[in-house]
Amino acid sequence: MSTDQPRSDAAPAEQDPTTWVRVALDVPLAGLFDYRVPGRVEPGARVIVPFGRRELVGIVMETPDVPAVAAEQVKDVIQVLDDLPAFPADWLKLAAFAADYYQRPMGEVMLPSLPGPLRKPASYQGARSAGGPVARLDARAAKAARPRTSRRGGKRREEEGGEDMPDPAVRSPDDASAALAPVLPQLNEAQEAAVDALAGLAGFKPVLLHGVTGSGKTEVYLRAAERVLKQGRQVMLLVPEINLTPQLEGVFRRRLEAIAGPGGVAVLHSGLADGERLEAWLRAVRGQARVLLGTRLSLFTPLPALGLIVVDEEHDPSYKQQEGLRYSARDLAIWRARERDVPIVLGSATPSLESWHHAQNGRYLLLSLPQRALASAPPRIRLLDTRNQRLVQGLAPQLLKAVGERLERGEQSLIFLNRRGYAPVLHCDACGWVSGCTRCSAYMVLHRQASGAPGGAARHELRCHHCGWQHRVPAACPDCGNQDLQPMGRGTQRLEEHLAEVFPGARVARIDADSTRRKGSAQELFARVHAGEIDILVGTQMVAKGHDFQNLGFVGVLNADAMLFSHDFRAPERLFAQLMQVAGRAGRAGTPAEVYIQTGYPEQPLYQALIRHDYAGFARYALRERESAGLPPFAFQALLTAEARELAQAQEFLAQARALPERPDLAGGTDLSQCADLARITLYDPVPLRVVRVANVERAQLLAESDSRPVLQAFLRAWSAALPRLPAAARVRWHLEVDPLEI
DNA sequence: AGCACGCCGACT
DNA sequence: GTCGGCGTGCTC
Repeated sequence: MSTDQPRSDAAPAEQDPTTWVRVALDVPLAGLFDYRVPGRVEPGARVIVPFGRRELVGIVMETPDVPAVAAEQVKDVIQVLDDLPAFPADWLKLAAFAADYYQRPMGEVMLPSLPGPLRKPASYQGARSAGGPVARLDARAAKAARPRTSRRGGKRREEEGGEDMPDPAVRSPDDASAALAPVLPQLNEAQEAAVDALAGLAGFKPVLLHGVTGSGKTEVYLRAAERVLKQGRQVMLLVPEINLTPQLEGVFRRRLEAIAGPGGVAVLHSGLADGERLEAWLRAVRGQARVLLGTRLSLFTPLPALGLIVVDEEHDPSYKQQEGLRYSARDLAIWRARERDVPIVLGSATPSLESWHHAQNGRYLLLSLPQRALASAPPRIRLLDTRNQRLVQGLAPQLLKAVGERLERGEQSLIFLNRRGYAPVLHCDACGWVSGCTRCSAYMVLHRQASGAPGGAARHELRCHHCGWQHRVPAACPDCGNQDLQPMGRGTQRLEEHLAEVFPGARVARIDADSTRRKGSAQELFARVHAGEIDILVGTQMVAKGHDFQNLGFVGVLNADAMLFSHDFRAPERLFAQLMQVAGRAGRAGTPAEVYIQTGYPEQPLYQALIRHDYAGFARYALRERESAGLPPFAFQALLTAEARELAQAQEFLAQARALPERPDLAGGTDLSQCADLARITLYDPVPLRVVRVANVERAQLLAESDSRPVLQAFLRAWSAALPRLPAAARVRWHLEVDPLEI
């Protein structure tokens, strides 16, 4: 973290009893801010400081001898927060690395990673603050622990049931059984080998655990975690989306609380209320929780005794944060493991090509689980060539026939369609009008309203998936007055409707972002599927994650080709992963299931690899393509995106950013050639985004690339420092994303 | 990012 | 006559 040189005319420190502190604040301004404080304050301590007309919580990074600005500009710290010990040095180092790597100020990394109450001055101010949120929580916990001696029976029982302090571990119905030694599942040979290999690791080593769906990766994580817990150390276990994987959470709690004790597993995700999040975070930070299970935001939790990191489904794009600090929790987890000198396990059935590449060239240790742990056969995958057949409502006859057969046999079917709504667009046959969004350069999607009676005359509306705008379906074409407007294409709602018509006796359900909007409704729907109350399930990618369906005999995939020819070079990788995952939902315990994929391009290598269940083959082919095209992991990228009311303003900013290496005068004489090897940097032409306008904001972007990560990093440091000084910068909002996933 | 200041259009 | 639009300037 670079700061300005101290001013030589500042007062000599030895004559002044005050200490200067250099503080990181959550503001989008490069650098740190100096304050005055009586007495000593350690780096890592939190303080409340005045900033402009407001007050902010900040973190002390340094205690310089002399302030970086004139002493009279320096204000006094309002309060030193001592409810927690100062953050440890390794945590500050992690934040410093992330700030430098992703080109954001330190404060923007550290403060948003803390539970809300710890970064709000208001939670420490006022008569009712009672010494801050930590003190309040501790006081309540102490009170909850005491009543056994101080209160009478009846009253006490009620208190315990009413639980002031959320503690899911104590609440767990499995609490009693957790005390008993669980019967461990038998490992197969490959699992045994993987567990042994992990047990043999000492110190930092990234391990890629490649295991097909159902091969028992979870059991390998558990064994490795148990080992580390028995050494008295902590385990950090990252998962993509915890809300969708309650099964996984249950398994981890049961197994690991047997060793870590009740309350020894803390769970963190963005769905928690402030208090719950603070409580779980505190337990982990204090070492009371020995296992931290959570989503990407858990990565930044200080852990005093970290002994192992596991990143499950490491290929999942949700490890990448898409706003604010655009970090990859998986990549930072690897850095953190190296810094703490502990092993890290990356698990996936379809690893990211980056991780696979590292495993192939030996930087990561590759462990494979080639077979399903349970004796069931993998699903049989077939391609349905749609080129020379008549589709009815987008469905091939063989697919419908397969669903019908499963229905007769009492087995469930899943139809996967990654497009929600009723139809992607409404269209006028007479004049060619289509339902465009007035605020976005995108179509408005036809949706059946939630209130629409099932089976009856459902009401529809138009919704923009980009800006959220919605309005009624026009009674007639706005351009020509034609009253017969037609839905074009189909989404999950229309598919659900059609399947219910074709199979009148079948119980059809739909799982997508619309049908699961209400809290807990996803759980409910999944439970109904598990209970056998559903015959045909229609779903988007939501159904692909985590849930195993025991009685699922058939999976049909529609519209996969849309992703095959996407503009994004990572689309095939994501498609392969998604299709493997969807196929893996089927027939995990019983008879071999069948998977039909409708495609107009059955000869595509991606599909050919898929029917062979051949991830390695797909990866080999995909990596060859990446290498010949000079794409990641053979190149390193950063993406500069600009937004403005007019596209031209965004383009102008990007044009100036692109010209900066040859035109140091544009940003007041920043000579980038001094900072980086410009010959190894490629700046591409600025291009409008595929959906240019969203909510009346127009966007364009510029790709920066290098064959060397350090060269790119050096360039980005100088470039991002100069960008705010470009003449066009005042008229746009912009952000720089390092290692972008989507281009 | 906030938050304030500052200078021009449609409304109680 | 004011409320309020968003340009632009600053924050140790």
